[in-house]
Amino acid sequence: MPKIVDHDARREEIAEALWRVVRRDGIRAASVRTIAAEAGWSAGAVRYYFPDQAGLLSFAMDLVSRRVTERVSALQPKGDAPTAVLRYLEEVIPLDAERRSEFDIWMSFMAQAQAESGAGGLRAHVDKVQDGLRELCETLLQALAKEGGLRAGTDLRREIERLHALIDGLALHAAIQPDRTTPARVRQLLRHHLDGLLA
Amino acid sequence: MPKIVDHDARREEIAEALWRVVRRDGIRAASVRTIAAEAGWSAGAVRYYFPDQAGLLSFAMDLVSRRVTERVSALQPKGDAPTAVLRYLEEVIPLDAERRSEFDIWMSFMAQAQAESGAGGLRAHVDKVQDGLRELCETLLQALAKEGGLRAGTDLRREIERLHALIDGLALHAAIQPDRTTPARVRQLLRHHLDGLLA
DNA sequence: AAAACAGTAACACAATTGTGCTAAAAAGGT
DNA sequence: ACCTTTTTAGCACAATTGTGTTACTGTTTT
Repeated sequence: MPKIVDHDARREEIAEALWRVVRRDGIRAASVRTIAAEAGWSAGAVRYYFPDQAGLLSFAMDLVSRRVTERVSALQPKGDAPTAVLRYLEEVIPLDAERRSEFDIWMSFMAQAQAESGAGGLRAHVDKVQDGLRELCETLLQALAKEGGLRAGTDLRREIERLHALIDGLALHAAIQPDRTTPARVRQLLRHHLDGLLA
Repeated sequence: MPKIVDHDARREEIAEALWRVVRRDGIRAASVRTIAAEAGWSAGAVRYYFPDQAGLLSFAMDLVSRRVTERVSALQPKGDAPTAVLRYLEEVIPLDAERRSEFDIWMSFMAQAQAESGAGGLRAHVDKVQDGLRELCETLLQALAKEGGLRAGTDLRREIERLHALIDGLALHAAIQPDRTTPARVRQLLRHHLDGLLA
């Protein structure tokens, strides 16, 4: 038998080249050839792993969400409840250059996924991430409810949605105006928001 | 003298054709020729009003922000302070199909603007809208502070940023998950958020 | 050593891209 | 009716696009 390559690893490598192209020149520049050049291979090689471009796009988008999920799953709860919750929330907000880059790419994919015709597969990835983020907020607030105790009369579902919207908004601001929306500022805002929920 | 055309009006018409293309097939499909076909003219005619594609993109992006600004400016304060504030906030959140479409297009533009190289002009439009939204939040909260009176010890700057992040997050959710994030739900969440700020 | 097969590169091809250029068409002032 | 200038359509051209196909290279097992 011939030379064996880890297909999944190679696919991820190509997807990361796609990320860099999207980050540098936008999704309009993400052609098979530019991606191949960025990855350091021929276009033919790229097409061996991704028969068509749509599959490549979809894989690269899914890989973003998998990477984020991995990072969140790897976190270990530490400190008191509000502090631990804060650490989780910070993880899904782009507070450094690498995660800002990741967010920009994700935004490109989201925008593309919103196109009515075609792009059917991409929409599912958006929903998946959206549900995952919502579940994260739910888990965190439930933990807060058990440990510290939320204010009496708190509508949990409502607070989940409010927190979810807040972190998505903060993520956007951190990505497009990093100078204004500094990591320290994001932490302050999140802490303040959580304090308002506690008893 | 020959036939005279309102250039600005024609440019807006073309830009709106671009919007429809972006909305239907994504920004990757926004070529001079597809836009011309969508607008019902030849590619040559389009290029008469927009010498190059970058200018068209920039104009179309700017037009989005101008339309939103116009809508917000046209609003008249009505009802008690919190209700009036709510009406303003609702206006910048995509609660109907038309505004969802508008938001999708804006997201495509934002994503493109985030590309490092080139796209210099687009970034300025993002900042302008971002500043405009922040100012709106500031104005509304200040009005609330004078009329109804916010809670004692409220950090106004912090609440401005929190509200700003919240509405941007809600706007995203309303755009990508309109079934979950209904207009009624958005109003509830905003009302609840404002209630938490009042004395 | 040889065969068998995964991996890679390269070429082909029609379609589409942005932009430069030119000629025709249209319409208001004389 | 006739200019004069704006507006529109069309062609050209090199570059790039996605994808199909084919030949080559390398490596592992027999």
